Amino acid sequence: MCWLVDGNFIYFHGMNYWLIKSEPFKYSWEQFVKDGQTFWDGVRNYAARNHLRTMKKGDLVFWYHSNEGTEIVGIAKVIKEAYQDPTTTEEAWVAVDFKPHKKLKKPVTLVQIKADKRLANMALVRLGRLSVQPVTDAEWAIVMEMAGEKP
DNA sequence: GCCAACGTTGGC
DNA sequence: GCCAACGTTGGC
Repeated sequence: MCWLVDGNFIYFHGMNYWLIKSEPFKYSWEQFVKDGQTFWDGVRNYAARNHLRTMKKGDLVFWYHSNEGTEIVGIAKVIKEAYQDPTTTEEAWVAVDFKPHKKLKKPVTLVQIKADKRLANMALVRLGRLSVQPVTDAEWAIVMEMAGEKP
């Protein structure tokens, strides 16, 4: 999120960035592309849930393969904001819908991310177990650069 | 398959 | 409200 202050004007700019983890052997990027869209459900962790709730339509989300691959492979886009998780009747939990936005030219590995001092504070490094996490504008730009993507 | 990190649960 | 025990995630 970014608030721009310009003279007498304060206006809201742009979108939030996120990262979600998917175990490719359960649900891979390739399968996601094949499906055309997916709903992200089954999250049972409050921190992750709070991030899902904050997501807005149009936000971009790094798709990270955990366990196997351990790399960011693509970008998803939020197409439906948080709603009751259909896999439970407990009201605490939500689901969010994504569609594939684009595959990264070059996947960015966890090893590369850990090796870059500028990314030392990234949640992916600091909070290893968090499955839905925010990505700052700066972190997003650095990862995109590593992926060989134009800003 | 091991284990560190961390979230959750439950006894007190 | 503390903290030990336990379960889960995820890197290696």
